[in-house]
Amino acid sequence: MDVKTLCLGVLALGDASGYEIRKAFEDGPFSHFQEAGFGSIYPALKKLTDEELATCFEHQQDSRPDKKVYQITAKGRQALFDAVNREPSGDKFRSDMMFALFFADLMPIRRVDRIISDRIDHHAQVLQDLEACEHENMAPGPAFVLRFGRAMHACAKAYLENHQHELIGGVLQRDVAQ
Amino acid sequence: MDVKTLCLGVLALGDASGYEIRKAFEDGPFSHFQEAGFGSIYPALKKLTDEELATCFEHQQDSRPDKKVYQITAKGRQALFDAVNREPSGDKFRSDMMFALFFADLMPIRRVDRIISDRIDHHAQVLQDLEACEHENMAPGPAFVLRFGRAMHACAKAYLENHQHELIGGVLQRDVAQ
DNA sequence: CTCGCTATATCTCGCGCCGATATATTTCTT
DNA sequence: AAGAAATATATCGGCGCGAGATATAGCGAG
Repeated sequence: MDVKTLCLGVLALGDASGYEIRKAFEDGPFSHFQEAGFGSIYPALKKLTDEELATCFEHQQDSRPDKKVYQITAKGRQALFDAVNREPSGDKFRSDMMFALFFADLMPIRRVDRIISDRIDHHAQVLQDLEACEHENMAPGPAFVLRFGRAMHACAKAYLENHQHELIGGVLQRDVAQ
Repeated sequence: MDVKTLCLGVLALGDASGYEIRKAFEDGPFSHFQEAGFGSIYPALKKLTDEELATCFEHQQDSRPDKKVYQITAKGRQALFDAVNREPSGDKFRSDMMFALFFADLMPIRRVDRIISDRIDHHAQVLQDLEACEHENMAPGPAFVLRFGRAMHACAKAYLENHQHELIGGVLQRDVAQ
């Protein structure tokens, strides 16, 4: 899914500026399964207007830099429809922490412990945010996706909590053996 | 974690060719939390030898193209140590399927159903592969990471199985309402 | 027996994207 | 009153991904 399509998805929920689109990936409804930074959003928005998949209105009433609000066009909705109905590619998961923990024997035990504890806290925070997002009258799609995120973060948190001691214990044994 | 470091990680487990490094991300011990293709591995290996973090031996005994076997150096082990002891960045999860399912109301119900069923099968397959990987006498790090992968895929599979009907039902209701 | 598929093996190219950075103002916090 | 955070747009360099080129061996189906 390229960033152009991702932006189209955000715009399908309502008009938005580049900054607001960014927030949709930072905090908003897409935050737990897609991401995009300014470096990809602004060029994508440019292409989108060039291809007439979105239009741009400049609102200068703010004292801040002119706010450019983008709106999806009928052609844009069609492009989103086409993208959604293409075969989705596989999920991608990348974890630098898991790579590091694979080599846990190269780390001081205290560090292993701290990294995992920090990550548990992080999952707890995300879980709280996701629960705050949920409300009644959600469409089936967004609700399904939100609850999936909740399930996955809860699972990761539970695994780390239940197995933290095993890793610490295992590495400690190595230290004693040496 | 750049591909250079990822390659160093594979080489730390034993000497390998570019092709074998690829397999470590396709099937091997890193497959469920990192990925890298030839387009990134070969340039990374070149840089690694330039910086003397790895050395290269050419084995021409095969009838196939010369096999270049790479070996990690002491300097390379130090670089891996440094990378592992740097603060890991956050996990990244990207799912085109979840993006599509967010807009489930733009899809025929049959398609929604089929996509989810296919994904359940996929998780089952990965789960089987991961279980086959597990054996006794695993170091604590690799074991922890492998079991994490198992837990996450089992969780995703269970969620999809338990909530598939809700999404189908929800979208059906919409169709009846129209 | 041969056709094609899969596995082994290396490498390039272009496009897309990410993180860092620059810039400027307002509003909230201490 | 100072400073941090939020609002807002934009660029740039480098990394990396997917697709494809190239070549050979082995294996099973027809």
